[in-house]
Amino acid sequence: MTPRARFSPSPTGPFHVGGARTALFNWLFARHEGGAFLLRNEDTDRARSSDHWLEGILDGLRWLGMDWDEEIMRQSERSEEHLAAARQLVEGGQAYWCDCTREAIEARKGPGGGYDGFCRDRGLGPGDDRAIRFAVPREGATTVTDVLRGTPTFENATIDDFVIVRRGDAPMFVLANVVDDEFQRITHVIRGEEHLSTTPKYLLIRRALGLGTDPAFAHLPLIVNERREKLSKRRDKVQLLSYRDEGYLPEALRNYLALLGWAPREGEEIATLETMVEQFRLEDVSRSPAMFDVKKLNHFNGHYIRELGAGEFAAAARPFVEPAVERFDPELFTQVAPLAQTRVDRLADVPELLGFLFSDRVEFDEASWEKGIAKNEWSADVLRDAAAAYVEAAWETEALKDTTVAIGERHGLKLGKAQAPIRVAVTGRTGAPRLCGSLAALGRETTLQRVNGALERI
RNA sequence: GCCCCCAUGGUGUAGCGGUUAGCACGCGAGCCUUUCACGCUCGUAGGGAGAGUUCGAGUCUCUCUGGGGGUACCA
Repeated sequence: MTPRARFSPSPTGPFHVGGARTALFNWLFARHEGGAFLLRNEDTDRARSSDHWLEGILDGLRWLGMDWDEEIMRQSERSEEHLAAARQLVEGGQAYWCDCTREAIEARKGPGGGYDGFCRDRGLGPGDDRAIRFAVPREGATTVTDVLRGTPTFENATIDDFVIVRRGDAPMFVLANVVDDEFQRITHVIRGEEHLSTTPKYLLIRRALGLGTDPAFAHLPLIVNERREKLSKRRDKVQLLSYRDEGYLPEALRNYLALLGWAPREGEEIATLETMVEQFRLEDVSRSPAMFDVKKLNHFNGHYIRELGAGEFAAAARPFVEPAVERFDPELFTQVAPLAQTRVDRLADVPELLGFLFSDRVEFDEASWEKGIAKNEWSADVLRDAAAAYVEAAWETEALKDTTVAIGERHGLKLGKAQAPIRVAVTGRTGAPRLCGSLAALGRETTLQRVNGALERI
């Protein structure tokens, strides 16, 4: 039987990096096994779900390079099937109608307690203000067979009778899950560890429904923050597409995400999609929570940025630079983009680096001004000298270098030192692309303007 | 409270009873260098605690401790 995995997000918010990782592992598994990767839109929470969020999820999947098989299943269109299953359970005495309110339950059991089975034997029929609960066997235990975690076993007595259909004929998550996994003939349920403790409920429903062979489960380790808590949308930066907006490359993010709980068998962490597909095995996935480490992500992104061809890099960076500068010049940008390629980890950092070439004035970074100009009493002399020498100099990188070396020699300075005040005068900062190439790109007129401007500022 | 999961340097991991505990990120130093980067080299730091099994344990068992997840008429 060919394996069939699924990613089943609920479209109730921006696509989450944790969801992306789950999708990726499902996808890698399916592709490695030559199986199917299916998508299911779990929109049973009608109040919170929207197609807008679904679009974001699909966008994110495509961006990361994942494709899917067959048509996307929309869970809300299958409520008839879910309700039929619930009806079957009620008829079989494995589920029952319940009219208890939250308040009534708390009044009986005190706050925080679970459901007490009050309605189990009351023989209630259907009603608009009634829900259907699953009658969990009072005896026995339910064992989950998990590829990663062995056989966690849950005493049935510790599981409360849970709701499978809400008031108003709205099927709940576990029920819909069981019915739809069966319908889609899912063989492998690969999802986050937060679902492990609801899995016995899933299994209990399957048994009660008389379904055949259970799917295999793999509960992936959670992705946590620096405080070791599950990534939360309130505290942590979890929106997948916000990474795209900051200039992370999909191959970098995808590679990094794959490493959260998994490592290629042989050595290299930097791996192509093909390699990952080839090497991915579910049983190699780690069990312990993994922290989302932006520093490492940045390193990966920098690596992939450097792997781009010059033209590719310019094309990728352009959308970040164009809107961020005063007057964008596409030709000039193509010419100078390589100056930035080894200097950034994120494309969104390019404008800060090259902005001086596309602006009418220099924005001085004060720390740079201090270090490059104010601190050294000879700065003014060098700048005056430069202002004179650059009037006559041939305007081309190599010639400019010779000219600048000569300026330094006249003041007893090596190029490395002599260029510092000039760099700050022209770019506003101390760490920047190579000076002479930058001057060549900037042009004689602007260069002179800025050198003189700095002289006035001293 | 109850249930379940997890535990190798700061972080992500390799190891599957015998290794000087490997790799990557980070951090530090050096080299390279037109500053800053990139790149390269070296360094830094580790199996939560305690019992047991064994000739031998990060690897197997148990207890404890710590962390996390779940416990909704959310998914």
